[in-house]
Amino acid sequence: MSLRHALLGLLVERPASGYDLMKLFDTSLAHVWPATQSQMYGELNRLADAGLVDVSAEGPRGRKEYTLTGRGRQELADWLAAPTPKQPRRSELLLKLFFLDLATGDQIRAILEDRERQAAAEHRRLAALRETLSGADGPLTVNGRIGLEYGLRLAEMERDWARWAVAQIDAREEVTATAARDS
Amino acid sequence: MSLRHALLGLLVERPASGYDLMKLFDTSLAHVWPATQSQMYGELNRLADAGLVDVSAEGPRGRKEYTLTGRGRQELADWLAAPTPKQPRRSELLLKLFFLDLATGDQIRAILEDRERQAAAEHRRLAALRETLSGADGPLTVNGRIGLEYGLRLAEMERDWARWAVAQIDAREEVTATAARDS
DNA sequence: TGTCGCATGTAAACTGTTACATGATTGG
DNA sequence: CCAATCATGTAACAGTTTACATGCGACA
Repeated sequence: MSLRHALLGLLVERPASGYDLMKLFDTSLAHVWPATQSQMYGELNRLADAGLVDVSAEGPRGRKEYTLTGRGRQELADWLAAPTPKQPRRSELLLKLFFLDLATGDQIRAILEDRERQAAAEHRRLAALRETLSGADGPLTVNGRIGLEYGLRLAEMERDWARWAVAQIDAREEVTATAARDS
Repeated sequence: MSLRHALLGLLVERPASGYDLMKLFDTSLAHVWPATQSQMYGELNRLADAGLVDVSAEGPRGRKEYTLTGRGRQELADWLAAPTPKQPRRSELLLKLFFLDLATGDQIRAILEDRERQAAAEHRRLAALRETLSGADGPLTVNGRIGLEYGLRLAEMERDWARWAVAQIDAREEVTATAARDS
């Protein structure tokens, strides 16, 4: 139930409305914990019911501003201190690759090269982001850089792995072709 | 809806019962697409309703053996050929790290070192598995190795990243301590 | 006056997890 | 005959996605 903690975390800085939080998400947390609008409004109401946030103000258009309560702050601290359970990773890519002898070499190459492209693009995107941040300073940037570095290393690893895998497929195909020729 | 495709994929080799598939999962696919017993029995019934598998035999203890149909095979081929959508990755670890200025240095170190240990253990586990497989041959092993390599590289990357991140935290803390002493 | 952005919500469908329930068969 | 294994299922709950629904306020 980490959406809850993501929202509490964002409210530490300053009070905000659901709409504000939604936009904050899109420009910050979306990469590590995507969430939809529906989900957030629902969770904020549950958070208010549970007393972890207060509706501190109501503005025009039914705007409700939420403020973190002491109990909310405590909940957040507890969550940070608790061990992080390793979550199961489901990967449709690896699942497909598991059945890769059902596909043609070209199909497999297409799958892998697609991932290589995606990973390379992601790497470029994050590298650019790092440049943008390199000027700014302060604690938030240090934190941000650690997450960013994870993304960069992951993208790099996926890119290299996909290249390596394509080479493996090519090599296997060459062996098969040679065997066929010699028979 | 990839559990469906995982089951179809396993049925390519040979007909099997839900129970068989469950055990096959545990020893093969569980790492890339975990699923529970509940889920599998439900999905198999849905698969049969949809005509993608047939109940080809009924054995003792209510055992039902499922066989892939032509339509099932087609569905699997379509899935393999379709582009793999990049799935959003939620990472509780990175979410915590995003709020890392709310925690003490020791807490952060604990989080990161925990991950480092997990990643290192995973790496050792997979390296041992690779040794086991290195004797065997055949198409399945080649496929398996590609997925395995992904896991190895990921574990390695996470281990190194966690070490790097701890060093970053240490460095930051040293700066803070020095500043405090000098003030 | 119309459109864009602000602002919140509900409902349905799907996926996944946990726990419980039940019983047959095999092998020692 | 007892335990382990085979074998299938249901129910409740939690989390996510998609689509729909509604209306105010600012500004050109």
